[in-house]
Amino acid sequence: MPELPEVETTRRGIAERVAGQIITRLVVRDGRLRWPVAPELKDELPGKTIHAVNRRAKYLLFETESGNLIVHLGMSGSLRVVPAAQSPGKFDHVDIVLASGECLRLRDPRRFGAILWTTEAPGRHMLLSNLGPEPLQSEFSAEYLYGMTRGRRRAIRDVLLDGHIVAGIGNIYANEALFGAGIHPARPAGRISRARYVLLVRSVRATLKRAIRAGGTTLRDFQGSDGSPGYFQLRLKVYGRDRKPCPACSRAVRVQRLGSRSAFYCPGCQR
DNA sequence: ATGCGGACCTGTTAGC
DNA sequence: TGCTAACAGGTCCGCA
Repeated sequence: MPELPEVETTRRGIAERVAGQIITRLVVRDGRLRWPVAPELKDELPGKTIHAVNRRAKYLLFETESGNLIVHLGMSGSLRVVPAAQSPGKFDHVDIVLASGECLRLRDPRRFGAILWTTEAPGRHMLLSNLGPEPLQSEFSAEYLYGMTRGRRRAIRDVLLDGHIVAGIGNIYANEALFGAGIHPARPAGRISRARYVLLVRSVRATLKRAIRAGGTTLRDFQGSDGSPGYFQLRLKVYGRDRKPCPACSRAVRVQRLGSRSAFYCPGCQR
């Protein structure tokens, strides 16, 4: 579920409320996430102070004095700050209880999320070490994308989804960014010009920034750290809008199976 | 090396 | 109205 804007929305909502807080205990009601929650974490975490909440790709990094807690929300996860005494719902699998009496509560119906601990620099962790650049930073450029895709036949939509090429973009924002750049999602990445990559990089950045400003996209169940939904779904131009009019030319938006996931595009605006 | 499909798991929705 | 199948925001892994 959550792509970069939703994870960033969560980070911003949480950061001030947990920074400087001491972790008093970890409550694991169901540790069967993508990887089982390590039992040692219950002994490891108490007493540590959360100094900052950072983000890399779709990972949240809770920085402490002696390591980082890495949290991924998977497809259906959300993280909220609630009173520790509040009774948990069916899918509220883990609580990180804080000295303030509040806790960070992870809800994750599909259990594709993860909670991991690392004492090395987070960038060196297996899951993070091979990630591509952050799309909102300058390393992600038209020149970079152009260079990465020479000779590649993969669909550009799949390139944008590949976290090893660029981090944090999921299916919603890949589709939206391609619409903004006028590029067909199935177009082979190696057959896109420098000039069009300039448009694409600009569109990726604008799309992500707008989504962050709107608090992310809530299609089904995404909720921010205070339980409120995002509003970017109201601004989606093609994603989820099969057969609805294109906002630019009013031709019907189409959906096509690309790999195992849907690609939405306007047949008039995107080539 | 590249790229594709399968796997993980469960709730919601579309269709018969 | 009820059952079933398809689908969903992610991403690692193994195979061709």
